[in-house]
Amino acid sequence: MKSYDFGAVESKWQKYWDEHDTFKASGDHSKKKFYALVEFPYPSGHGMHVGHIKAYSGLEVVSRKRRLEGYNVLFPIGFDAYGLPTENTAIKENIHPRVVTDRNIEKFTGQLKKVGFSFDWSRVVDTTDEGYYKWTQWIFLKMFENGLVFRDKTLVNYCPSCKVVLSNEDSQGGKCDVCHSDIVQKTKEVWYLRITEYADKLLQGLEEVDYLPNVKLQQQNWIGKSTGAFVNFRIKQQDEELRIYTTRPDTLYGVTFMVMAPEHPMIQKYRDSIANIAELDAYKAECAKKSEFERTQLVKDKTGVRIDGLSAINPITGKEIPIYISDYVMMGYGTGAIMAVPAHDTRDYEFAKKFSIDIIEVIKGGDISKEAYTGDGEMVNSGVLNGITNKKDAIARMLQQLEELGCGEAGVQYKMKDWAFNRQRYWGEPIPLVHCPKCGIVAVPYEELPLRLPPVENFEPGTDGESPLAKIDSFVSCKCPKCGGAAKRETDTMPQWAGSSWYFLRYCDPKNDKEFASAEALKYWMPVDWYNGGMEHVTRHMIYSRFWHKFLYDLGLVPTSEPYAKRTAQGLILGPDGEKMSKSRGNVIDPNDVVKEYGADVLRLYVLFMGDYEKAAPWSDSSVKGCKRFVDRIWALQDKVTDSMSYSEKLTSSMHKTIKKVSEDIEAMKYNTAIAAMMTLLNDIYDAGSITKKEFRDFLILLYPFAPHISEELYQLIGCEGVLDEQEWVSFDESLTVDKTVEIVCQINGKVKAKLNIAFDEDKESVIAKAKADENVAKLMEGKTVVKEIYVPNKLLNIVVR
RNA sequence: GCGGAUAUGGUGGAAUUGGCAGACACGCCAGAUUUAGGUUCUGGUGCGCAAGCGUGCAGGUUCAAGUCCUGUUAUCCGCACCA
Repeated sequence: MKSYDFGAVESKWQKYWDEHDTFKASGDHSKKKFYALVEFPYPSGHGMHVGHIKAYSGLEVVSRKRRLEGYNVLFPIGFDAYGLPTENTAIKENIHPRVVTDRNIEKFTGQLKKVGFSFDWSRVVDTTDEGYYKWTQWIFLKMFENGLVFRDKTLVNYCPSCKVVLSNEDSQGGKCDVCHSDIVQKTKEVWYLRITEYADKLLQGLEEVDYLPNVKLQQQNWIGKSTGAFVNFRIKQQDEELRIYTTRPDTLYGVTFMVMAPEHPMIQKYRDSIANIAELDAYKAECAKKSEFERTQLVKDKTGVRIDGLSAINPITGKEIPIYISDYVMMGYGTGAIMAVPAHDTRDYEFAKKFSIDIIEVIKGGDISKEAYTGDGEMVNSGVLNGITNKKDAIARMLQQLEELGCGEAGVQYKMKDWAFNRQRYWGEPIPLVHCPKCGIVAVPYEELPLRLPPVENFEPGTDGESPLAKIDSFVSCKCPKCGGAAKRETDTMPQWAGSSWYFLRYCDPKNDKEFASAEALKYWMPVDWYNGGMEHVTRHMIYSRFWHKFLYDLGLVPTSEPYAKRTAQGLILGPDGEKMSKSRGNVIDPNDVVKEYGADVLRLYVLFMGDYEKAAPWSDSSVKGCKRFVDRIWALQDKVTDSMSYSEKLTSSMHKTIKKVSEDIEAMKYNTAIAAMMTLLNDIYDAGSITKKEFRDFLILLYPFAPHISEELYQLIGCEGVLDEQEWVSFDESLTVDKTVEIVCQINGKVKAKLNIAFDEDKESVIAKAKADENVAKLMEGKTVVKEIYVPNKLLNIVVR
């Protein structure tokens, strides 16, 4: 036996799979299907990361198993290739982003193939391909047609370094997601997708899908539904009402002031009757200068200005109350104004303390001289609510009161905001809209799609955050599709999230040039049976894509209301130092090095063996060697094979146990214990000294999803027929997974005192007799009374004595 | 601040209807093979000389607790002035 030449064996089988289209999903739609989806990578210039390997290896194992179980498996891959890093490389190296993208895709493809993933390479999608983004634009136009696209002038998150407008999601913590510079607020005309219209559907849809609990929870928090009430407060000096949203209408008797966001339109409307308007304007200007980051850092220190000239009347008590402006109230949530109840809200409490405003207790239970009391309790100082002892009843009673008085009603609010859907960048899908001086915003006709990106010399954005496309006159100037007059094209492009919002649909029918995918293909393949990816995409990408999918569903263009039936997430691979891998720390592991040194099978085994698939785990070079040893020991088994085509007596129960364990663990994503079980079996085989051909064959089938190259090679070497991918997954016999005799534990008062060998399922009396015959046990029972005898079949006997 | 998760040998981690804590692997120790190193093979390896003690910490329930209950600490993740 020669030592294992993994390099030669792995390229041999990779070539075989390529030439035989082994993993091509079948067009035969009568077979049962399985659609496994992994998040397609952004093809960066750095090549693949070990994190990609772990992310794909999970469903890779499941996909290979499913094929052996007789499923028609769709396990596709593609490239989410629009985006800033590519454009930045293009600017830096002065090459076209198309060239950079093609170069990176080629690199990724080579690397993915070297790991031997069983992707269907005939269905690769590239979001920057004309044949693909034509349909991204098409879906966008459908949204436009259905009123889900709108333009609005608002404060946006602007990154001065990247010179782009960012969504809230891309600027979390006041930092740019791409370059980590501080974000500033800027007024701009931007395009929005009305995702909030789908907030409730997105929330309710979660009830019908099988996502990890924390995935669901994060999406729920993101959507952020809250129930409460809208209440209208009359303005004393004007014929006007100030509308507010509150989740605590039960505390209405405790309102001692109101707060508006500095940008609230009412201030502009009545500026002439506000005595201190200059002061308010100054405060507003100061707030606009603060970055999101500063705003959140200064939480404790409340600022604000009282409006001199406007005051409100509490509709329930009739009392006059002052109105302030403060930046702790946001224009973007609720109505941009609140009723403040300092006794029972910590923020209002801080504000009231600072501005010496009255604090009126309406719920008993706390000490409002020290802090706000936000708990439950008996209502006091609250008119009709007095005596009610819990929040729920108090709210119900107050809602009734508000309706009777006609000054408010129950209402619902969402934290989720509409999706800012444009970037001032070159490398993205052009937004297919035209600005016509006569007709306004006009859609590019469907038959003119794709609206191609024009060739450009300079990809740098303009200094004021204008798209590079704005400088291309031949692109900008056009005729209005409606009136034929001179018009200008929209020059912004779509954000990177656009292409990934529907790619799973394109995989079903990737070459179709008549539709984004045929109804027939969609009906067969959708929904995705199992989607795996990173936790970082759970709120943005997943909510966006669910939104697009639900929209298409409402148009009758996709067969299911939810795109993903099941969603799981892998844990990060940390550097050997236990820190997150990053170039600056110098703790990055390159998967190519591992493939070169140990082979693809070892890499695949290790990323799955290193720990719980869903948890983060640090990389360990020496543990990789453990997997290498495992592979080499399997290779050495070829010298221990006997001709028998049945199981040997020695290994029968080991075989059945392992088949059961591996089969079940794969389904539960417990890849680490599945591999451990195969290692245990291998140790048993070494103990037994030999392995039958039948046993070896079945072992190789179990190993195949994890380490397909060596499995195929050995399968051939021991003279089995065909190739592994055409075999059936192995089954087990439950009754053969148990041993004939088992060792059980004998406890006295809960402490282990002896071990007994008994027959499987031996009866209680017989076991107790055996236990009492044990020297040690007999000694300990001498002169004691037996209180209780507890027997857990085949596990344990506990004798309680006194 | 709110929400969620996690805590087990020298290390990564096993163990879910409560039933032998430490599977499997790494590392380490000893031996064999080898000119040596590496590889490979065999045996050992939670702590403690011991009685015993051991799953972040303090209690509790139980014949029996890593697992259930109460409290507490630390770390990580998500959201964050959301009214």
